Amino acid sequence: MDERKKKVLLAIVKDFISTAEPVGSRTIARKYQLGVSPATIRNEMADLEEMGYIEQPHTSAGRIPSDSGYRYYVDCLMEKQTLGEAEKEYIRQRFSKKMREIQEVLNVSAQILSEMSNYTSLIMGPYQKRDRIKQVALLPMAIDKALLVAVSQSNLVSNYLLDIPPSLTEADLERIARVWNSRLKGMAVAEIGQEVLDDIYKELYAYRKVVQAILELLGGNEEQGYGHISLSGALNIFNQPEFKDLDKVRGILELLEDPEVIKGILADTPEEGLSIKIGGENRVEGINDCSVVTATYVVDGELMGHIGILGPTRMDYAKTVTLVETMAQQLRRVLAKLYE
Amino acid sequence: MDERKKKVLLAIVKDFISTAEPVGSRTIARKYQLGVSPATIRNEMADLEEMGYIEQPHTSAGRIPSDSGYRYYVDCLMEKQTLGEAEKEYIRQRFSKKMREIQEVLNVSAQILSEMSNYTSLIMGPYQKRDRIKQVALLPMAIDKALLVAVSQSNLVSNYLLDIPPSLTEADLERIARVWNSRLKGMAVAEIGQEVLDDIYKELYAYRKVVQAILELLGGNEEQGYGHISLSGALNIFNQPEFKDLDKVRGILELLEDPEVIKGILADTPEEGLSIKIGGENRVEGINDCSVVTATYVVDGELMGHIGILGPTRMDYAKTVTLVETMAQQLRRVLAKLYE
DNA sequence: AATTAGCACTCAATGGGGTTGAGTGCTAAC
DNA sequence: GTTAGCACTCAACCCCATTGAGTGCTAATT
Repeated sequence: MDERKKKVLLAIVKDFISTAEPVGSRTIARKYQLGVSPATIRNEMADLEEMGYIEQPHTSAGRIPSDSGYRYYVDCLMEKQTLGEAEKEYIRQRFSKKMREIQEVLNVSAQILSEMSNYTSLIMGPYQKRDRIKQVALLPMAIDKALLVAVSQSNLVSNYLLDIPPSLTEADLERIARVWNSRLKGMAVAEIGQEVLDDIYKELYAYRKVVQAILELLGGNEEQGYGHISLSGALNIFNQPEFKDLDKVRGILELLEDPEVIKGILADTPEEGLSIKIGGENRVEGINDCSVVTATYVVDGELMGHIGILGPTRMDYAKTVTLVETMAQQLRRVLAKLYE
Repeated sequence: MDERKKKVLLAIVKDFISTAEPVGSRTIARKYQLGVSPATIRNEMADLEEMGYIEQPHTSAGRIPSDSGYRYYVDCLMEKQTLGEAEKEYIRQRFSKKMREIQEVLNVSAQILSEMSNYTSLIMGPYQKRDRIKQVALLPMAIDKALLVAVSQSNLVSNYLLDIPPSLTEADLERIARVWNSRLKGMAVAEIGQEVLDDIYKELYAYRKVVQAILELLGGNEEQGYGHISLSGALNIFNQPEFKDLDKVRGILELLEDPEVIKGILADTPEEGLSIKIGGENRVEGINDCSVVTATYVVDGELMGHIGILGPTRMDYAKTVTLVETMAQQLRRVLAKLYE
């Protein structure tokens, strides 16, 4: 992979990203000054094709990058980009509105992402198990039902209907909540150790079962463990020329309706930080002609959720990566403030 | 409008609804035994066209019903239909799952509607102002913030962050909630009269402002006054041959993303009961080649929300009407049970 | 040995032209 | 009033020639 091959590949990727048309040797020679003739470029392209970085839709067409071509571009050729002042200002302005709950913050973030990228944005979180619980309350609802209200540090309020023994009085409920709050205030469910739990069980021996039920509800079962999902700009796929086919669009939109799929797309990798999945690298079936750029966001050093942008493999990776990184940072900042 | 014209119009509407192809005189003579020749039918069709009930996409094509054609069909020609036993069973089965909150009921209902109709279903409600409030609680959150938790008769739990004077203690909050509950339990916000309010103000004179704030939050401002929206089967428009155009599909899907639009579609008419809007009869711009069948659902004699089905003007009105009516009834039944 | 000009070749896309077939309106006969 | 007959219309389809962008190969040039 000599220097000139890199330049040719870079030219092909860049050109295809911006035009969506297969790019030919003449175009490269003309638009990107490599100082060589189209014939030479053709030779290079033949090599690149053999190496698997580019491919031809049909014999008499130009070349388009393959998944590995994009991968090489992303790993070795892409120049980092920074947001322009206007764009930064736009984000700042969108975040300037006072937001009380994390949910609102995430929804706005998803909107910003999709608007600025022109692709589809996905945000998942916060992970309940890791979200610190500020306060818990138990309200009597019926003779054998209570309402469990939990306020997390992110000001996310969750409600659960709780089955209780009919013998429990309002005072009992209050007592349970009081003890819970005094022992566990500010702890995430994931952090609750057996020790402190035993302590509570001792104090609330008669209500063991109720405490257990609360713990279970707050911990969330695995199915809903990924928290809420914000999705924005799903209809942006209509902008992409590669999705001018009704069935393709439909396929993607149907996938995006399923939270499990979103979860799969965003949490494909367990690692923290930025991740780029190109085309077939995605494990989720049906988005193999899409790329996904994801990142994680963190509060208090705890992984709180994932954000991501889904677009065609022909996406503007440089810009998208910058956007996702910036937004992950912004989220860290805004959420930290929200958490006081 | 003699008997035979009606028969011809009926044949055209029925045929077009099921085939989506313009229907010609020969087809009618063959498929629908009117005992006359195509030529005669052509004459009748010429009349019907003059009367505005049918139109020709182009000279050498058959006829398709116009909006007024559908209107006449719906008003005068359509035979009422009842659901088959299998379909009833399906609904029963879907509703048999235990559901705790109205939200869940409405979501399931929307799914049933869209699945059985193959169109898009919309459900709006419950109207908070009309939903009776079972219980209210105030939890201290910060020095100048409290969490207002309201449980409605439909078991819908709403949370609001409330600004309070820093001087208020936890005991104060409890007292406010206690007084509120004792006076207003089981009342909808819309029902609260000045008299009982004055009563409360007297008792809680020091906390007037807080009580007022609570009232405002619960009443909801006009913007959010329509409650929650459940939407299902939006992607069903991809099934319709008249929407094989990307831009059309996109247009509709974009509209459906806007809750204000949904509100406009569903609450176009103030009347209760069934309503059918055909094509251009819709006041909402952009759905003028769609028809909407809506109905209202009622709990305790109070209008609680709207349900509706959105499909192409070429929709199966007989079936859709039956579905919407049935679902409105079922909702009444299921919700009444939920409300105990 | 690398580069390039030249050339034959491929193939999607475009557009014209003929054919088909479903459907109509009109007229004259029944 | 109904119908058969007929000329006419027009979208849809297929066929085919043309175009043009692009390639690979080869031989000449540097």
